[in-house]
Amino acid sequence: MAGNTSGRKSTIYDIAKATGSSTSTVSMVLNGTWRRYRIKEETANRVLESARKLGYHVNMKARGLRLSRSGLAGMVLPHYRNRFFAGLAQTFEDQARSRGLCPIVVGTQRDPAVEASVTQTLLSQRVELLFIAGVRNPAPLNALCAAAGVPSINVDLPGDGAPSVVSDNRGGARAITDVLIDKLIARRESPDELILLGGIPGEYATAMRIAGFRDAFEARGIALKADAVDSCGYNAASARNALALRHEKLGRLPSGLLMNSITAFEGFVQFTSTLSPEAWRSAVVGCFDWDPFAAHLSFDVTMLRQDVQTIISEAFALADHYDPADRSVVLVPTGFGKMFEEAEQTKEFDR
Amino acid sequence: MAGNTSGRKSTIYDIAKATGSSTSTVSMVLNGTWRRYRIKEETANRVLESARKLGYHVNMKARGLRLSRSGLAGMVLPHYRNRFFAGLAQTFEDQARSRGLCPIVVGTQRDPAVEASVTQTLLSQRVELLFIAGVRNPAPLNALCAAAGVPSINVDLPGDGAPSVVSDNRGGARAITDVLIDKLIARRESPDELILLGGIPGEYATAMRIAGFRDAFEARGIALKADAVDSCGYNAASARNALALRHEKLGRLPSGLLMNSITAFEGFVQFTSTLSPEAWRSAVVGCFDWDPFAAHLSFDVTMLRQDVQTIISEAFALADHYDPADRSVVLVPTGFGKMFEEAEQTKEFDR
DNA sequence: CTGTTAGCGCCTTCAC
DNA sequence: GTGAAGGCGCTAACAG
Repeated sequence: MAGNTSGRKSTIYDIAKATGSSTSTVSMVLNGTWRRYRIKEETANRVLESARKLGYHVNMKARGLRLSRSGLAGMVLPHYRNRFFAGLAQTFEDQARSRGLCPIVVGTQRDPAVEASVTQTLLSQRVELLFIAGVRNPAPLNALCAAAGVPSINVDLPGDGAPSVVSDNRGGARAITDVLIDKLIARRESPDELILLGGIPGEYATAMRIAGFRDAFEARGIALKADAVDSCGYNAASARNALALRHEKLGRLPSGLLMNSITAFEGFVQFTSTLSPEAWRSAVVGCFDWDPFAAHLSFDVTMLRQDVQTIISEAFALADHYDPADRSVVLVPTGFGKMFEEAEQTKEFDR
Repeated sequence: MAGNTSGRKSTIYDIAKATGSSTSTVSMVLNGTWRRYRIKEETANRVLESARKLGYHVNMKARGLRLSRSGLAGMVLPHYRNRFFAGLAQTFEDQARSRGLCPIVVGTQRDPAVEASVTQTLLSQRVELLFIAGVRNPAPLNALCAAAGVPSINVDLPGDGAPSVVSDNRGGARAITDVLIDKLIARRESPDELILLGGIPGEYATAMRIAGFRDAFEARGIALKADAVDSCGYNAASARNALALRHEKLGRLPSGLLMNSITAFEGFVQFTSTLSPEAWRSAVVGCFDWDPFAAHLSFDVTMLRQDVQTIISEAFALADHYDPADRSVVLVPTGFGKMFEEAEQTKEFDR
């Protein structure tokens, strides 16, 4: 097997000794800048060959120390449990790699203490930029980065300590509400029975989505019922309970439902699975976010999908022209169903 | 706001100058080892205060260079799109952090070229250990790590270049097949109509699962039909097509199905959603892997769940007592349904 | 109790 | 064309 047997990693000194050249020659060759220094091709080849044989890898710690560039790009996000965050992570990795950076993404479980300590760690590793995704109050993290002179960008949830790029929740809500209202009308059902379920009062995404929901009704001059919006929380259990209450009061499922998150939608599925198929197949359902299983349920379900590609591109663009004083918020449009599916391609071996 | 205004990160020299002490004093204080060196508490406080004011963070690059310890733990995995890999990533991060390491996990999309280059990058960053998950042929990656003197552990898919920890696919298949056969018998249906759908002939996990599937039948003395096992591939489309063929030939759905992956199960859901509920509600279904939506579908579905906690713990244990010559394979038992759910807890704000 | 110093591995400038 | 030398920020002896 190739490689040194000593267990110690090989350095440019080892290569220099092995090839009888000097460390600077080795360095130049390994960096591809040797042509500029008119180093003999033969020498270069000898060095390259030796490096391969010794199983040499640049020590980014040393290079980074010297060049004060770590080659690391960081991203913190709550978790990988839904397609949106999984897609963000994936896209971030791809784009970071294509820029020659090593992506390093960390899940924080939405724990502010973890968020802070992870940020510190990433800063210690000297990441060259940091994307902060899905953090409710990113300001302290932005401050940390600012103090270290590292560009930080807020993603998905805006903050006032750095520029942000977020999905156009309001526009998306407006669009999906329009679709659902049209469907209800086509079925000769009353649009004002449509309810928006899930989310947290006062929370940014919820507020935006409620606004978009209202926009759609206002544009048609339809009055919203008092209980049309129920911000019962994001998680499955709360949505399930809220739905059970509605079901009991109404004696049946509402004819139209817009679920405020994939987890709320989970609660919806959990509840309806206790009902008979006839009882729920007729409901018109919409959901913020997308999931492959949910998309194929036997409902008439419309799913809003976020454009992770554009979100990440915009974030990198912001980082490129980083201005510490910039507080702009970039809005990225959403789409329906299978849009933005490129990233979902599966290989033959994927399971 | 705290922090230097120069944009340059502050160093221990800055602190030393600011506090009128020497770099070693600062270093000791910052490392918490100052008590041992009997440094005056007052001095220590002065240093700490100054560090805070200057927005100082250790430069792990420099410390790593000096100590030849990077504080980085690496993991490569195919993607985050299913709960198993997402759970592996999450658990890895948690355990790495609790060991004082900075987790750095990278998705490779199952592309061998990406796998290799990512490994090189991680090695360059001087990760202290590398977990290689879901890689079909980890041998080259193991070789790379070995050459660099970095412990590597294969996870999920074993390899002969390093120790491995994998789920007990055969035992799990045996157990879930038993459950399904019992259910069929309880419904007075013939167990030999149970089929195993999905996977790739010759691939490790598929082979193990087929063996377990056979074990269950053999133990009961039931003969397996010739077409009981259909390794039609892992992805949703192939499973959907294979199922459509069966459906056409049989004139109905098979009474029992064991899907070889969550993606194959996706194909199953896609196909059955085109059928009437009566046509599929009676089927007895099983699946390797778990998903929150799939778990609440209106099927009688039994899902096998992998124990990511134990898998990662075992992998760390292997890394702790790393022996380059070790080629052992640790088998981790699987469980059903909601087992191992601790990691799935969602917070109020989770969406 | 605290300061001085010698590298960790690499890159770059400047002589030769 | 190539070698020597300095220094990136930090730590651990070793002197005081």
